[in-house]
This record gives sequence, C-alpha cells and structure tokens, in this order.
Amino acid sequence: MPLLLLKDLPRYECLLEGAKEFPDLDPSACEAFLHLLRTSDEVFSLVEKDLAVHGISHGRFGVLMLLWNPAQRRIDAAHADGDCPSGPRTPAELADAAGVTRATMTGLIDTLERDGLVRREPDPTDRRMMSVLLTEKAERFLVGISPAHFKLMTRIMAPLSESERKTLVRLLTKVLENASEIAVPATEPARARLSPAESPY
Amino acid sequence: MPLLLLKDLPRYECLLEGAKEFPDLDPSACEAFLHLLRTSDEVFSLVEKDLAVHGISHGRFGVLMLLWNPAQRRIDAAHADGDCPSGPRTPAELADAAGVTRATMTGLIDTLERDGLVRREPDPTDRRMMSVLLTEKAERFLVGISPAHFKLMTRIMAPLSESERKTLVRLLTKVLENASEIAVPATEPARARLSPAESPY
DNA sequence: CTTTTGTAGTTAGCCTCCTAACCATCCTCC
DNA sequence: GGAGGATGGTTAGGAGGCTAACTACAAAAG
Repeated sequence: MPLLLLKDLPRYECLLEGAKEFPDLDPSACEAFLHLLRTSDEVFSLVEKDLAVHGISHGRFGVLMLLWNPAQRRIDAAHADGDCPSGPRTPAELADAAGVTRATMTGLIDTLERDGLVRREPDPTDRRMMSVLLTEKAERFLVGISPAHFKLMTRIMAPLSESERKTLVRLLTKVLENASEIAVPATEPARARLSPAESPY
Repeated sequence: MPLLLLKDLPRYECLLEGAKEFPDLDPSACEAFLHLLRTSDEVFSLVEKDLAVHGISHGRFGVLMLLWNPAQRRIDAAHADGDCPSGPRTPAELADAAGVTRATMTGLIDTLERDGLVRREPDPTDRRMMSVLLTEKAERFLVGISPAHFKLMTRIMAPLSESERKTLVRLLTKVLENASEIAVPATEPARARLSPAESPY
C-alpha cells in the first residue's frame, strides 16, 4: 500500500502545539487517526511483501481468496468436478465483494488468467455475463501459501492478548460503523482547486 | 487506497470454522487483523475522497504537509522571507519522511511543480541536491483546506471517548512496534511461484 | 591525484487503482 | 414486439506506487 504516510508519527506535544494554531485540530482524535493509518500501513506492507515473495500481489491474492471456498471444494470433490472446484462468481460479484470497480476487476482477472490461475467462461443463460473459475494450479497455490499467510497474521497480532484483541475489534468496529455513515459530499473535483476566498486569481 | 479488501468481514464463526481446516489460522488474530485493515481502509478512503474534492491526492497532500511548518512560517515571517516561508527540504528527505521511494517522490514533485504548488531550486553547495519549496499558492491552499481536514479527523474519531482513544493508540502501538521488528525474508520473487513440492511441472 | 565507492535525483517500465466512455445484452413497458 | 433504460463487461487514459538502471556529483581510499 505504501500510501505516503508519515513514518515517524508526531509526538502528542506537537499536536497540542498545533491545536493552539488550529482550533479545529483535536489532538487525541488526530493521534488516534494517525496511529490507525500508520499501523495499518505497516501491517499491510508486511503482508504485501510476504505475498510478493510468492510472486503474487495483494490484489490478485484477494481475488483468489474470494474464489476459494475450501468447504465448497470438499462438496465439489464428491461430484468429481475436477477443474471446477469452487463456486463460480462473476466479475461484478467479485468487484463488489472486494470493493473495487469492475474495470479494476477486469484488469486483475486479465493478469490472473494470463498466469493460468483463473479461467473465464461465458454464462450459458445470460450472454452478458462471465463466470470466473479457479484453476487447479491456483488451488495448489492457495493450499501451499495459506499456512504461511495465517501464521504471519498470528505473528503480527501476537503482542495482543485475547482480551486486548476483543477490545481492539470493538473500538475499530465503532470507528468503522461511524465512518460508513459519513458521506463525503460529491462535488466536482478540480486540480488543486482554491476557493474564491483564497484564490490568488 | 482501496486495496481490495473484503467489504464484509467474515463472521467469527466462519473463522472458527476455517480454523478446523487450517490449524495455522488463529481466529482472534485473524479477526483483529482484518478489522484493522478494513477500518483503516474505510477511514483512509474517506479522507482521500475529501481531499479529492479539493483537487489533490493524498500523496501530494502529504508532501505539502511535510513542507509546511506553520511555526517555522511565523519565524520566517519575521525575516520577511516572502516566498520561502517554510524550511526547504530535499527530495530524499521528503521520500524518507513519507516512506516512499525517491523515484515516487520525483513523480509527486513533478506534478506538484506542474500545478504551481511547489518549486525546485538547486542547492548552492552540493550540486547533486535540490531544494523543494512551497509556493505562496500552496500556503494559501493549505491554510484553506486544513480546518476541514482536521474536522474530518475529529468526526471520524468522534464515537470514541478520550480513554478509548488512549486505549486504541496503546494497542495499535503494540502492534506497530511488533510489526516493525518482523522482517520478511528477502527471497527472489517470481510470478505465482509454486514450490517444487506443489508444482505441477 | 586518481580511482573507487557512495549519494542525489531522474528515467523507464511495470502493476494496480480510478473514472469515463463504450458495446452487448437483457428487461420493462407502452 | 419494439424503444428505452438497466446491467455486465471491456477499453482507454490517467495517477501513484514500485524496482532497476542511469547520470552527475561528492567523498574516501589508494
């Protein structure tokens, strides 16, 4: 992700200092906000580097995980489906589940298909639609990579006790639910737009 | 950031279910991990959308903030520096502070310079180096945009009490410090590499 | 004083994300 | 049953990340 975040978070005193100049700056909110993004960034880049070692990006890995359903796989195995081990999904469903646009999903599926991890098949009933299916290669890949992936998550969260994890989840859920309700007004964007009051022109 | 993250986090029972199949899956660690990334993603995209309304990306905004030092500005004002209101920084310093590569910083500075928010000046003592300076336009822009930016942070963190914020910061700090110590082994990456044991070839 | 090593910045090429526009197909409704 | 709208998927073009390779310069080592 590296999303251009301050590597060294400002000390709390500096935030207090800033609050003097900017009355809108709430030091504790700002501190929590920065820590949230900074920590998430570090954790995310750790996972991304780990996945990169196995030659896959986080985005593509996410698509594979969405398509992968081990429980479903066992059921299908009984049917001897062979090459269709997990339930097929359409690009639109995948895009919605992953929270990216359909155009982005098209690109991801393109590269996954090029690498032989995924297959596109036209839908027999609706000719607009496609089904995206995992290949056996992808199945083997996921089985091979998952344990290390889970171990890394465990290792990252190791310093927190069970109750601390519960607390963290509870607090994050509060923030997430609140954030989901905040809708940024959709105004027309412009390049480094200046409001009339502050515009030099 | 939208980093292709599951929009609907799996329920805890599903994680328990998955743990049966994958002994390496620690349900509470996985839950905390996913909530951390999911929440951060939501919060981040909120901020990014807000900045987009003002025609600037998070990355460019971060560079401007790094170059901006209101306290320094006040000092310089006494010197009547005029067009050099904040301490100059080199691209390398900016890249380190922002946690991106120098190549990325070059690109960001390019676009900022194109938009007239930043200026490059050669260093008089070391001819390899450049100084990056905020323009007056950028100063006005930051003064105009900052209050809304701070308000948004406050609003995002509103559902947490002061003590909850402290707790959140404490838990996140634990995770961050731990994550910083985890070094992913640097092996040669490959495209969707399969280990010999699971390779079909 | 020359050579080697290291550092600052850029360039080139790739990947993933976005929006906007575009077809093709389905569905609804007159 | 044909027109208009909704939906699924792709394409085109842009931005911000990355690595790797390159240039220019500075500094250390011989």
